[in-house]
Amino acid sequence: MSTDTGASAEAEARAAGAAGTSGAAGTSGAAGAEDEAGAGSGAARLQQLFEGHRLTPTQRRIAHCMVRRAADAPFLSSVELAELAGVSQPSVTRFAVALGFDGYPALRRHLREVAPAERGAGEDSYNEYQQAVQSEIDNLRHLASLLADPAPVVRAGRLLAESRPLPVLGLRAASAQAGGFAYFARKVHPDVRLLDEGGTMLADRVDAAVRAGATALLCFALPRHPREVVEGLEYARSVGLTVVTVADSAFAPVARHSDLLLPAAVGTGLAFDTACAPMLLGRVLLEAMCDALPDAQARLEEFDAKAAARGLFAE
Amino acid sequence: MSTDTGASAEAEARAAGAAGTSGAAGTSGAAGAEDEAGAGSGAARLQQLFEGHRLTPTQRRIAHCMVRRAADAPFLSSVELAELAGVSQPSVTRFAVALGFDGYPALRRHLREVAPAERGAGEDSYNEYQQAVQSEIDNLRHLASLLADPAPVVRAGRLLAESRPLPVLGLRAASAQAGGFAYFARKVHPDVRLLDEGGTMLADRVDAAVRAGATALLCFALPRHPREVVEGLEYARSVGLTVVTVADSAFAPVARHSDLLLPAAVGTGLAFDTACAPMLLGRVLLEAMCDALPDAQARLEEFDAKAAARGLFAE
DNA sequence: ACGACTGTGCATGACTATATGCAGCCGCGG
DNA sequence: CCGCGGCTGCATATAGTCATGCACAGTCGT
Repeated sequence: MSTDTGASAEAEARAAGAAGTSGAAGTSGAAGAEDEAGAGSGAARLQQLFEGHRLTPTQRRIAHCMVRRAADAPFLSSVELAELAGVSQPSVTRFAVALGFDGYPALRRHLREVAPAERGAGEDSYNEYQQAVQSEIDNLRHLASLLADPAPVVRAGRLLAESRPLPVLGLRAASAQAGGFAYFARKVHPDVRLLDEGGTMLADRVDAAVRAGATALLCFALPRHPREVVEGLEYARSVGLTVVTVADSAFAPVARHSDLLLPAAVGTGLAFDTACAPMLLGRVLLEAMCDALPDAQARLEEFDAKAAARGLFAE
Repeated sequence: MSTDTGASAEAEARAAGAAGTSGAAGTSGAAGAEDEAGAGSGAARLQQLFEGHRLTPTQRRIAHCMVRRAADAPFLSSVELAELAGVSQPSVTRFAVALGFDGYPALRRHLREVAPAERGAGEDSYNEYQQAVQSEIDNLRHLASLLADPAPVVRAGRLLAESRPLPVLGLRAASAQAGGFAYFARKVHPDVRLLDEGGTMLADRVDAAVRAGATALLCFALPRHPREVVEGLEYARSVGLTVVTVADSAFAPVARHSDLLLPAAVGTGLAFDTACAPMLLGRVLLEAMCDALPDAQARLEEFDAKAAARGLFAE
């Protein structure tokens, strides 16, 4: 270890030196590649922090390691950082002190406070409406990250495409979502049945769909979750339907009665909930369903032709 | 429980087993696509972790908090996570245990081992669905910038609030938007009339609304713009209604027949249009309308009280 | 209305992470 | 050759974090 220490410290010194000289160019370049969760700009900040301090080889090694793992650095313990940098834990503490902090926790706190400042720069300058939009953007971001794995959506699309007829359930606030889905779904699926009314008729309609051959049911479940929806799903499953649910959260009351639950958060910044993410997820589901329906494209083209012939649309 | 290295493998095995068998409620189905680089970003993995476990309200709060701050979560201490989630520190420990881990450090360790795939995986390799979401995020950003000046929205809100009754027009693809708006609007406005069917009845209904005292009409106009909508608006203005329109563009065919046009772009990344921004703008409009209705708050509270009395909503 | 139960926060002991004293290693100058 | 000063890791005292027993509040089913 000790023999290795000297040699590799030397190597690190050279590496750090190179990074230092190219610091200017590297900084501006990173500022451009903003999206990497504060990593780029955070690294730039780090470089600035280190500049002007005469650091020992071990400390340069720590600094270099922090730059490399800029995203994690604000959350690492001194022991972890030491291991990643291949130095002892006390060296990390001394490094923090050398930079002018009261200790390692102070350095870490500083990093945490500086990095996020760039992420949500001045959210308080937005007005009420803009904040609501902003929070919906966050919801969509979250949805995008969930869609990194499209398998659940693809599976849901197949389930829905195979069901003839396809019942689509949405009550109260969610009925608009269900309606929107059903409107488009009808253009590619031969038999979509919109279930947007509760009461005793709901079970009747579920029964009718099953008798007609339905195998799956799509449910839009948004807060505040009507009891009827929970009961409706319970019934639907009891008669053999596979339930695919788009809900505002994986913990919604409908979760227990769903075979496949796709979560999409609602926005609560305004007097009434905004359901951008659920709607978008509905369309994504629709897309997946189209992919599972061989004649979807043909049906769409047929509709376009007829619409044009009838002069249905302006423009 | 103190030893976190040896026991964690066991804990993970149990957690994975639980998630797999639960099958009931799962975004999972990723069993096969598991190897895919960065499969299921951190947030998605988190969701999978939580599913299949019956969580208490406090634990759900913790779970939500972790999902929201998925990037930081793997590095937060139990105290910090507790503060962010607004719960006590022991609750965090119990949460970890409830998920099948041997303690909070085991949970955090698990998160760290799973998460890094996401960071490295290039963010530019969005799949088809994610790209659609991304373009809707852009649309919302644009909407946010438009809302920097809330004057048009406020004016529209006043116009709509003053109209008794308030006709809301939306045909075909837009009928879901109109329906969603009408559903919520009815909770604060005494007489909302949904005009979601075209044909000759449309003019009849506009006439009826005017006779009943309507002074304004709200129209949702999305592509592809049905001729009927254009004609309907033309007629509405001819009988004296002030037309407020939410449209996908300032140059939509309905623009000529609108007194106040609020633009909100639609997403075209999928087979069918996504109307996040128009929907959100509708809710913003609703908010503005509430602000212009003095007794809106009272009506909402009254509804809440009645809903609670009737046990209308679950949870 | 009452008891049983679940869920929650507070208080505290066990434990991990951080800071500091100490000794060995290296390079340099006498 | 020796002594010296700076740098580093080891050992340990201290501070902060985690886990658990306990009491209280809310909910449900008698």
